[in-house]
Amino acid sequence: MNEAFFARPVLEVARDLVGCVVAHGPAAGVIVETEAYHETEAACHAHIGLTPRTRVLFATPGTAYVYRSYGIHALLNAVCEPEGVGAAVLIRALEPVAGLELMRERRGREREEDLCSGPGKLTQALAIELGENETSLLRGPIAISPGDPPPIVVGTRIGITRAVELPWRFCAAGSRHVSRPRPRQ
DNA sequence: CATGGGATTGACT
DNA sequence: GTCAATCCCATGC
Repeated sequence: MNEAFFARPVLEVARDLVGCVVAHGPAAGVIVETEAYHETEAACHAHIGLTPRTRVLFATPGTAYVYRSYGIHALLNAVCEPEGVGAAVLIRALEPVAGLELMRERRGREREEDLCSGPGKLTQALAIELGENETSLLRGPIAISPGDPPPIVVGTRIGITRAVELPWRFCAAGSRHVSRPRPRQ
């Protein structure tokens, strides 16, 4: 994946990332769920402007934004749009394709659909931590590569309190690895 | 410097 | 369906 891919409008990138592959070391999965965030709407962290925390959201497209949620979970985002625009795609769920035994150890779960079916789950399964914040998704250690685009179902974003009505969630239709609640088909 | 809230998950009723 | 765990950082005094 190159920088031009991520430099486009965040809604396009969010849709196109479904079907792509995320790899970290020996563990990898196909993206089955994403959400778009943009500085112009209040649910985006960049909405408050440039702070030490949000600085990365305005950085070079293709940069990783990894932050801690609810004091416990690390969430993985891909910074989008041209440098200077605060926008990112939240990677919310994967279909595991490599390193499944490692994922089972890290997650303490056996079932395949429990390994990466949520934004906090997939970072645990891939061992992605806050130290990977601001690293490049073009060069690794976290890498995103192209895949086959599946049929997409669009819905509203999950777990937010502001701008809840925007249909900015993109899921692979019928996938068992999408997080709950599943969107209507 | 103190406080409060959050792009979640899993255990429990 | 309800609820606690737990930490980064923005905000306000």
